[in-house]
Amino acid sequence: MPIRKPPISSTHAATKPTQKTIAEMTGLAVTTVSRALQGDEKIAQATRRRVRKIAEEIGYVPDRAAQRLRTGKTKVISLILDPHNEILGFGNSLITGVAHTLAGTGYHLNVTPQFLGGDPMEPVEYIVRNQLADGIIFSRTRPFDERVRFLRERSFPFTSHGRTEFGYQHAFVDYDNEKFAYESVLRLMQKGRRRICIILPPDHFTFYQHLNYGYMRAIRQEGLQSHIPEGISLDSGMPEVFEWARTIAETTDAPDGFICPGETSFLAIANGYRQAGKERGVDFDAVVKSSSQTLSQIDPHIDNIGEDIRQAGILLGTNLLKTMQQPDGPFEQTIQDPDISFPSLDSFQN
Amino acid sequence: MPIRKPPISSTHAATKPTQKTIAEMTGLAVTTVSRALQGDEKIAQATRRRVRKIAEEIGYVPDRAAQRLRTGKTKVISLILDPHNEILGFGNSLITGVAHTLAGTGYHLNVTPQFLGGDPMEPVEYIVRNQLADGIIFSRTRPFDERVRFLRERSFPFTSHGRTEFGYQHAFVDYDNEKFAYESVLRLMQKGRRRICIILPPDHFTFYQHLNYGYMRAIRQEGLQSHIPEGISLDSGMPEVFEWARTIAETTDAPDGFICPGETSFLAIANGYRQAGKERGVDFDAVVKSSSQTLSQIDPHIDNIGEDIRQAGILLGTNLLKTMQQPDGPFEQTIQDPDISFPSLDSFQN
DNA sequence: CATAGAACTTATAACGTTACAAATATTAGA
DNA sequence: TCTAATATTTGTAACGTTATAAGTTCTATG
Repeated sequence: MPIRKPPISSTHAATKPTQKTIAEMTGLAVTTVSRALQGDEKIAQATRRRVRKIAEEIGYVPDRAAQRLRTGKTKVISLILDPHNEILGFGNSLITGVAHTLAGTGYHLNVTPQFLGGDPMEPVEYIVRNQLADGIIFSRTRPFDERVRFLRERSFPFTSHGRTEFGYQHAFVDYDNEKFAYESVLRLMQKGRRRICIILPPDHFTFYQHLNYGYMRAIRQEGLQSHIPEGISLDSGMPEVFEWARTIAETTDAPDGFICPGETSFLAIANGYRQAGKERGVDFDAVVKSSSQTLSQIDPHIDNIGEDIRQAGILLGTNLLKTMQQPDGPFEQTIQDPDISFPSLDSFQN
Repeated sequence: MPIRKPPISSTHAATKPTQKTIAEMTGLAVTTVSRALQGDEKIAQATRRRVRKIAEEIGYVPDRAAQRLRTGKTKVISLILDPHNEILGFGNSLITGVAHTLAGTGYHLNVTPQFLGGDPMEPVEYIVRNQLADGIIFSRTRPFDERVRFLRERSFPFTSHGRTEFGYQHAFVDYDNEKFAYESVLRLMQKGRRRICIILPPDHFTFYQHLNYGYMRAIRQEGLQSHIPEGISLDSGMPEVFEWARTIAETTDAPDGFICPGETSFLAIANGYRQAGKERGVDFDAVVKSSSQTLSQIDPHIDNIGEDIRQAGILLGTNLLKTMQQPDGPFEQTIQDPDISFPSLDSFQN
């Protein structure tokens, strides 16, 4: 009677293969297998190939928990995402960019939510405390950002989206908001607008400063009057902005040009003005900062100045990896130029 | 000369405290400490308290890598988020809901990005392969969803947002899209609309079926003619929808009512019609499905039917936890009712 | 006072990996 | 052929935790 072998191609595979499995199959020691998989030059080329081949065949996947326990490295990069970032694919573009950089490096990307209205320190402390990652990327940076201080004190690698005004250095990627605001004013002037209003972020963010500087520089240079709404910011809810716009639209010196560094503000304002009987392209124009061309494509009156968020993600990833590789090296700092000729949609694909 | 003690409040804390540290401080064995921390009844109440107190004091945090290596449990729930979900805080609401459920359970939430145009199986396989989580939540479910099959075959706990049409059961949370579509038609009719058009998702999603059924049921019942645009779906890019709307607006039998189960479609259509000189509230009306009241608040002509995404997150989390606790128990299945009186914004806070 | 049982604590081993030091095999040179 | 150097492989221990089984101490009872 023939001996019946247990089924091989079972999806209920007996046990997950480990380095030990490979060691037994090859007759090598576990240590050798480990080093072969790491590509250690001290292991014979032939052995390395053999081990890798078998590992591939049996579907070996290193146990991350064990690796982490032994090395202390999580091989994870945490991207902290703020809900304010979520409109029209900001989050996804950023993720895509970072993931693109991380692909093939052995690092996993882990997105950590930052809750609406939550303390920005919370996710950072949580990650550091529980050793959830080897490096952190966060956005919405403040001039004296607590997270920067906290991470620097612990020599925890990070890269921020946005600068700080600390005396010391750290890796960051930022968009040239100063230039964006400056250029926006000029563009609106070219369209004959003179009462140009800018929607600014809450003033505790660094990019508030930059937008403000750029705006004011252009306003003064051109001899205009500044219009900065009080009580309204980029983070205001759309209904709030809508109400404000509707009200102001009916005043005699209502703004006829808007600089919107965010898409939602524009939508709210456009609706508010419209409610008051004012049409875009006729009674007012706007420049919108966006990571996609979407809005400008569905409305010819929208003037879009691009911020390449995917590229920002790539840069954030790159800068962070460099920082982690050479903890004592220089900090990578990159400033993105506002782009008028926006990259084609294809480049947004994964 | 007084002896100078080393600074205590140093952030460069010597070494991370472990159970061993606590064991040494209390004179107990590591095993006892471990079990005390787990709240094992076999450990004297007094001991448990003492251990917990010291753990607290020295800021002990269990090493997740070690726990995971030993127990095989990651204590992580993975939420796979699709970029199509991203408009106006869908993702954040879902995350908030799941996080709310998970708080205090010892489970961490890990958001995994699903790349635009990427294979839906990829993140699932990745998570299972690398043992990145103990349970998975995903959305955009299909009638015969590969992910469902894959996870079921491996008895990997999951809950889907959306139903399948498999013969076997699994945990899910779904929105009653059939009812939404049906009700939407009736509402538009009440406003005197007769040429009612619905924007459907790509037909490989389950909720395509439900929306279609609900829509057709109402259309037939009321003796209307159906308008389902070809080549246009909920996932079409806004510019594409815009162009379509602009074109169709100029035809003689242009739709005068739109059912938009997504906000972007509405924005694109409204702009397209407007470009053709047609005004909402006058020449057409629309019902939008949204997880926030935002759009309806900035435009009185928008009729909003709510989908409580945060609640969906809570339910998804709850159902998943139940599934994990009793692998052989019944599968939790929940269907959310379309809500007209939408929860106040406060409930969206973290 | 002995003893069974309860109450509580502990030693040992293991999860899968890798750093380190040590051992063995191979090769080149004398 | 022997030796020294080089190339390659291996054994041991450890990362921090927990399951198991085995201990110890205490208490109540006859």
